[in-house]
Amino acid sequence: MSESNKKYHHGDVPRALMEAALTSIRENGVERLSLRALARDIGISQTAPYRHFKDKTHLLVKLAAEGFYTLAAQKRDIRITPYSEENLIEVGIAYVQFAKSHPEQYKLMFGSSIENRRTYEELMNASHAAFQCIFEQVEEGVKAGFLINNDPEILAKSCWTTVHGIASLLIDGFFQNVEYDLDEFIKQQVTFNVRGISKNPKDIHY
Amino acid sequence: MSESNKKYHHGDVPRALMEAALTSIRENGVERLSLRALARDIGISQTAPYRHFKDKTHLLVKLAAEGFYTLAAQKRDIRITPYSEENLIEVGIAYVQFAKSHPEQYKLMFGSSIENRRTYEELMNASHAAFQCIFEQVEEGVKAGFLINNDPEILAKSCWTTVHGIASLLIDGFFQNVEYDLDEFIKQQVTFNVRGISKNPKDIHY
DNA sequence: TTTTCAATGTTAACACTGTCAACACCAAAG
DNA sequence: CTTTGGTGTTGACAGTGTTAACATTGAAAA
Repeated sequence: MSESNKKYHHGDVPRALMEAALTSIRENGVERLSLRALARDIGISQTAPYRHFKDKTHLLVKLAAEGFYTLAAQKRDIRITPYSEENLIEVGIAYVQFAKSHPEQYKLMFGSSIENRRTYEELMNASHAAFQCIFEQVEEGVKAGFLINNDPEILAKSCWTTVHGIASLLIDGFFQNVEYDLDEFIKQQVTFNVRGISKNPKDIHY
Repeated sequence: MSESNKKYHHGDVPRALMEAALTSIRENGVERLSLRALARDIGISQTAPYRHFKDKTHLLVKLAAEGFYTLAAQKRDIRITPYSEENLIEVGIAYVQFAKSHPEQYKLMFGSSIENRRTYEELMNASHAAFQCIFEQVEEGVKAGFLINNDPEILAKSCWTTVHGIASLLIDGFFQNVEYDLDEFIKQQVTFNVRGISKNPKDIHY
């Protein structure tokens, strides 16, 4: 099987579509993504994608799921156990950094481009995986007595809402005209959150 | 001026469009909103809307701005000053409740249906107004020595990211399969946040 | 009162989109 | 060799946002 572009059967259409889609949303945003344009880009007919994806949404679902997995992987690079406040903060920052550097994919993962996201098992599993590593870390923190003695699920969701809130407001441009350093700002925000669920919150003086 | 429907000049096309749009997004979501369909609904030609709105986005901007103002108004119903922890929590809860009861409009206000939202002055003013009443309250809290002695802007943004995080994860269905009471959950989350920025955080035992 | 003219409305058209049905081709299994 | 299922294609349909050209109206200007 040579590298000929002209052969009838394209090499790997699904992969090519996914990659073209990724660059497309990176450059033009999720809203502008067009299946037909994608097909044109990779040199297949406008309806060929339907041999590999039931419809546009199913392609988006795949992309979003991939996003969740790379997000999870990125967070896993940080030491999770044993618990330390610094590590929890690091994970939170890593989360926001991911969103910052993949804004359009992040929008895809959370925004409403995908209707009825809950009906896509694959997607739910992926997002669960991304949530899982926050959860594990928080669970550690509770066991070790650093965090409030509460349901770890609820505490983990507190972390998640915080970083997600930061991420999406950041992406939507609500922190654009800030005069302070953005990374420092992010760190502070995450720190507030950790403080809020810590058993013995340290004093903060800036 | 009688109530005749058949007269050439429709009564108040902008208003009619806005209202039709609101019910449409409530029922079918922002993504499905169609200008042409709206026009049909209120009985004007498919291009008539362009006499009143430059394009679809400008209609969305108006709707979003309105949303920010009603959100602000709703929050203002709660006593803001003098500062008390309970009131700050109440405002946070009110915020999330607004999102909960106007999910599609909330998506419109924050999601990426509106491209380059920062270029619409009207929208920025409106969102600023909604942010303002959190800010004022937090400022009070700092002055009165209840909250961390930090830039009120940053503390207020901590509150905002929290409630926004809760709201959008809630809307996107990420808290759907929770076994605990949702309102209680929301209150806890907001409470964590307030605790995180309080000078002397109370112990929490559930 | 008559005229004028900007605001408001209309139709027709363009260039897109997602998606389906019908047909064409090719590689490998029987 | 034949069949068959996966893959690709063309053509079409219904829908979209938007513009250009034209029509109607009502109220201010003459």
